[in-house]
Amino acid sequence: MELSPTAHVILGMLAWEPMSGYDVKAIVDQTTRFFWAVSYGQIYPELRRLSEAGLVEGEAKPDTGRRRTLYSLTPEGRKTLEAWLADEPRTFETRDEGLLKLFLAGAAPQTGATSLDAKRRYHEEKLKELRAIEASGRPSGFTALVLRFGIDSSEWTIDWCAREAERLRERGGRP
Amino acid sequence: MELSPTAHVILGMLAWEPMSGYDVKAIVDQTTRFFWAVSYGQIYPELRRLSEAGLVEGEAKPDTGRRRTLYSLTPEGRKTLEAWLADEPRTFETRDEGLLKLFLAGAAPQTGATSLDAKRRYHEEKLKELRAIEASGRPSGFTALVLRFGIDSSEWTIDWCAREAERLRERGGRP
DNA sequence: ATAAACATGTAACATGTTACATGATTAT
DNA sequence: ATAATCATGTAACATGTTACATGTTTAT
Repeated sequence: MELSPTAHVILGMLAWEPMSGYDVKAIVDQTTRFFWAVSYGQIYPELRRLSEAGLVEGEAKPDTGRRRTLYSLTPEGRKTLEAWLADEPRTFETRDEGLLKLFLAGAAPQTGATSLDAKRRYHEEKLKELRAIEASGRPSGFTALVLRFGIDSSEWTIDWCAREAERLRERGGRP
Repeated sequence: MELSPTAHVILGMLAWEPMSGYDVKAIVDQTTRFFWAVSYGQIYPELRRLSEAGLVEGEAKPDTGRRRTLYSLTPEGRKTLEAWLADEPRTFETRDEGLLKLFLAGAAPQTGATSLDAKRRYHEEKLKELRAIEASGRPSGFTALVLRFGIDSSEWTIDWCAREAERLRERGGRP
């Protein structure tokens, strides 16, 4: 059975500590969503599949009155996770509509600089969010390193966009 | 009718000059695929839809014996393209399995540095391709600017990965 | 009271990839 | 000859999002 990277996100988080599907989603939204988003529509069916495959184990653990299933990694699940970690990454994809508009800006040259501005602003917003996560003081170890990548690369991108937008405007908007 | 960014890729390239679906695919594979990939399975159905919507016009133009349809932008299509260019970009998505492995490396710490290495090598390969495109001398204007972004950001990423992999190894592989 | 957060789940939809089928022309 | 390229197209599959349904508990 071939497991998607998304399945491994779940295994990886369960390796930290047992948690519910709801918990996985909350962590994803604070962390991996910047480079690997996951929705409820994937998490719950995937937990069921992983459970049927014996890689995770669910235990009903109603904290209070509401129902709640805590999942944890089985030894099989841990082996699977470790093998995936040691394996070459396969997927690297980007969908950047701002870059696309810049690329096609020849049909309306004055939009080039504004697309660059929009891209810069987007990364400024993202940077703000990442700094807030950093300031919360929670990340450490590898998760902090990846957060560093997010912050450093956002800063680099903001600078690049600002610089090139300025150069573009100096030339009257034409590259 | 809501048009996807992928539909606008087609409009944008037809704004340069009339071309076939095959031509669009060839250009995408040399250029936008790094930030917006498009497959035949999207191009041909999309050309039909755009044609039915009156945004493009196809003309049978068998160059030689083989059948070939040259599409060109209608005035409606050009207006649509320009409106899209002036509008705020909406989509920015990344799927980076290497970063994901680094993020989850705590379960097998020695894999952290090798995931960083793999990410660096991936961007080195990409950089080589981008430099080859640049050396071909074809890109100019906005397309050259976007190519510059690809080259500059790849170089930055390669440096970041190399630096952090080294720092990681200095500490025995633990961040 | 009631809004927000906790918690699980599914169905409809949108998007995109891969592999295949078909056939002509050009380069080796 | 035959491989590569030109050229169009579709069907099956994979992946992922959104909106909705349902119900509990905690905070205001």
